[in-house]
Amino acid sequence: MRLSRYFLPILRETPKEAEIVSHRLMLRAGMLRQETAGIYAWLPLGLRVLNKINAIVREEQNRAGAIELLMPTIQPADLWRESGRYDDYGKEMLRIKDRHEREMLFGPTNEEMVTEIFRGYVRSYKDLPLNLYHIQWKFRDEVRPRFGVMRSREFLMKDAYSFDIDAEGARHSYAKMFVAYLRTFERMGLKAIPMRADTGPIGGSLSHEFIILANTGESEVFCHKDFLDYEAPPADINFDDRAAVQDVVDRWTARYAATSEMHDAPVFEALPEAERVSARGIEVGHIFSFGTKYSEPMRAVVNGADGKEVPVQMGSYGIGPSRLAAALIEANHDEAGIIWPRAVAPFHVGLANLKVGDPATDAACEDLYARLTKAGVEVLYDDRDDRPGAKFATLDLIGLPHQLIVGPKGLASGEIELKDRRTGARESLTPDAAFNRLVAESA
RNA sequence: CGGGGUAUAGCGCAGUCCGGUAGCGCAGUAGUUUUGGGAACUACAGGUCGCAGGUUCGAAUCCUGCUGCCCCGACCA
Repeated sequence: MRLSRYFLPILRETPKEAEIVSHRLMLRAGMLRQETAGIYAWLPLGLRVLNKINAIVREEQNRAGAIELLMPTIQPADLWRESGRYDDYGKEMLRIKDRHEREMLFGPTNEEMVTEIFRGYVRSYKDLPLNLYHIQWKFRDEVRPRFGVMRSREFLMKDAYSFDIDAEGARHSYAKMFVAYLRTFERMGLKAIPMRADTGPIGGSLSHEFIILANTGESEVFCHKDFLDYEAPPADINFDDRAAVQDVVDRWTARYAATSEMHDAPVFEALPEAERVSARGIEVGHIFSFGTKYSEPMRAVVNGADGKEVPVQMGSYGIGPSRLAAALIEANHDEAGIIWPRAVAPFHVGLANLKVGDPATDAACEDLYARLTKAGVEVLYDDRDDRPGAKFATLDLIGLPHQLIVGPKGLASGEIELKDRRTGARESLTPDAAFNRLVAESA
């Protein structure tokens, strides 16, 4: 992408409404625009990040056997009356009426709807297990939205719903999502720790929140330090192998880890002090197993092998990609701006032409831009007639992992500069060497 | 929902106490000189001073009501 033809509205000063670093940087880097309290437009750079996050989430959901569909944002109130949640959900649910005065709502979650879809088609235990998910906008009318997209009213959520014939199957479905979540967050370069959690209005008995540690996190968390060294399971784990999948869950739940709501201070303090970690965290995922809470009242039943009709065992599994975008920045930034982990970076490389109009630099940049793009490396080419300092500042701010700096000085001796955004390390090398390096890394 | 703050050009702000017809920096446009860490100069353009009502010869400024947004707290993916 040529910056001269892109839409990247960088702000030099921070809008005063932004308090926390991710919100400030997202506004300054031209990723977001607030339209009203808790509701944001995603500008092109922000959307690229969101799409990268979604792609990883999707790959790992698919790998774990979940199947993608897409449910609507607007739902009929009657569906929620069946589960009893229409009244329970309270003011957080945005209620609307259509032209026929029918009561509708903007979905804050989709248990009712997915259960309605399920019961319309599935009759036999032979069709189970089943896990359906979608990535769709949700609306929860928060009393006090804040921190940009970290706590917005409209937000993107990946929500998966599992259906099983019995409790043992449901446990396996839960374990599969547990493993998929560990992998998903690790691929984004985040250390997410599963913590026993309260089930809230979703209900159920078994629940874990996935928390990443960050100073600006909203919740206070406590865990064993061993978690910091745990590694996520490999991509080739066999999700159908119940024992293998359960082993991962057992390992990751053996040590103490809890949010403040579930914190058991005496147990935690019984640990040697050197093994305790108390920190702040950001919740980036939440999984629930809630049995027949919805299937029973909504009559989502199947025939078992014994010919008897039973309500299905369900679970739901959520990740907030829009919140993740902010959480990633909270975990990856410095004074100059964002530092994207490669997997979610909006572009891989920023190519800075330090002297637009100079035949040698123009030619070198055009050549690199064309070759890298053709090789599948995502390049943002700053071809604007601007001063070098401004270009450096912009590239640092938007945080692409690599900066390729092409100027007349270096070119005079046949070299350009490759800068690593995270370490700040710069290296002079030939354009061909830089090309090979970047292509090798994206392979 | 309780408490606090704030609203003036795209962004950041001054002007409000003490009423006299709106200003600064950045960004924008044109030109000149510049060009390896957010350039300089000159010129230009950009405002129903959040909204409604009131007081006054005259309101960004005083009064009344309303609204938006932000922060702290309680609550939540």
